[in-house]
Amino acid sequence: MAVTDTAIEAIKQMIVSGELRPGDRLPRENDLAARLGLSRNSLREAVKALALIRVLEVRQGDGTYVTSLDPALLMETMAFVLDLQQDASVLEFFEVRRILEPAAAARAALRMPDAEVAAMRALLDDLGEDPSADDQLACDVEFHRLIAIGSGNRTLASILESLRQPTYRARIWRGLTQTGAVHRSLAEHRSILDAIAAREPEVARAWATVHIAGVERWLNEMVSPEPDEAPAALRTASAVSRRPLNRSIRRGP
Amino acid sequence: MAVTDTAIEAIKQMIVSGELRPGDRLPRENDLAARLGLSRNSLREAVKALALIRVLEVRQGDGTYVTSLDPALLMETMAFVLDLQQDASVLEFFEVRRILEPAAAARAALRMPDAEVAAMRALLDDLGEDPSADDQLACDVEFHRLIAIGSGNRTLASILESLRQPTYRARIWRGLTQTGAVHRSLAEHRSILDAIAAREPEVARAWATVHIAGVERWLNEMVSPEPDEAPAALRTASAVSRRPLNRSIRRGP
DNA sequence: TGGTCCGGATACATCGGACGTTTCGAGGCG
DNA sequence: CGCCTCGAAACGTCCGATGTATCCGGACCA
Repeated sequence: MAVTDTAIEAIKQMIVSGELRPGDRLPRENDLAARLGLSRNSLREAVKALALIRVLEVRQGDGTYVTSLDPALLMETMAFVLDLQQDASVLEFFEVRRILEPAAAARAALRMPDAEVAAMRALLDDLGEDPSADDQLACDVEFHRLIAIGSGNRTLASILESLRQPTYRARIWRGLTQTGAVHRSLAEHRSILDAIAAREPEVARAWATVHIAGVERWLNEMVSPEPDEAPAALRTASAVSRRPLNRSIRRGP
Repeated sequence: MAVTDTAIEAIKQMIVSGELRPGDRLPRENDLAARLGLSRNSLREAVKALALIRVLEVRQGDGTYVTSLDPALLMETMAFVLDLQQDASVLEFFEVRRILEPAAAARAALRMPDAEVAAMRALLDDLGEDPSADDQLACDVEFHRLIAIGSGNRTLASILESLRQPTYRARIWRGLTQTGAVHRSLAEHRSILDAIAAREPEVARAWATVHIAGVERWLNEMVSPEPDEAPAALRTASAVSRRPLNRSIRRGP
């Protein structure tokens, strides 16, 4: 195995074995390189790779640290990876979403605190009567995100977050707004939230299923009938603004 | 943004924009570094990071290529990331599995080819009467993997594959074998397969739910009653043998 | 003609060192 | 006591050189 790969594995093992714990600082690049028996350049490649997948966090002028290793944090890597998917995969993602979103909604009905439910209600109310497409999109993203978090399972929330991103990409959303499907979508949001507020997991699950299936069906109709034109409508990759994968992770106050 | 991060983003954009397609070869390190306006060292850090998450594949003496970008391939990254999770997360993973495995089984009942069903039957039969613990484990892994693939959704299969790994790690499996739970587990496998063979998605879903819930409940009992001892039983991280993340990906014949 | 072997060209792998930039904290100063 | 300055520490970037694996074309032989 190549020297750099050895270093990646070695650092991983230092974490798995408990020698390095979340938040711990790694030895200086020079020292660690010497300890692992390789050059600083090669070690830096390993560190950079682990930083990309959020296992390490590098702070210039300070040092290199092990991140919290929180499932949500590490799952961000998935978002990066999913960004690169061909559009044909979007249907696959949607199918998985159709499995997970209803399950998340059902769990949220059981576990989401009342305060959170009220906050979500406010989120929907704040949108007003005739919101802009951008506002609708932002609200939709936030709505699904909060429900996923409300499930009480960070891993589930992170996976859903990752799968959702490609959906909002491209002209999918624009197509939805144009066909007026978004308006119905917002009504369904209220129904889902009502079910959660009423602590009715099965009702929440049903509405969530209806909600996702609606978009999925629209997507299928876009792809199937006009195989020459529709796929092009999904090709653009101007991702909705989101944090860059390499954003800095600052320490808390 | 740092130079290396710029390079990562630039390469990603080259792929997203279609300038680089799966299987394409990147320019030489020297040329690409010049084009992006950075040193070869810095570029190599970017390439190494993208290689770790399976977006690029580097072949010494040959060149650097864009991988197939197959969902299954990219999702392998998740396995690497999940390896680093604390044991407390295992319960979260299990909950997601409890959602996805039954869904996969139900879809397999609708989509898995008859030949595949027969192959799975052979897999179970080959195990014999009194198999060793290792054989049981291998069979269990393969069984769930084939069902996930049988769902016809590579993304779903990959996510399940990733979530399954931590489960087989540590002494979880040993604990199961000792309590005799494995024997019941094998019987449940047959029930799931029977339902798939009968093309009964709801029955398959039900058996899969029972199957996963059984292990999950056992796990909960391990963790809850004896908070001092049980967690230690989950701590070891001797992963079941699997391909290293950095394995070489050779071209086909 | 066809197959094998060999060597050069190519491209990645690794190294060592040098210098820039950022951060942090110890002291000095008001 | 609080603010400011400055230097040490640590990462960021670059350069040039050498090692190593791969590929390919030409020479050689049956």
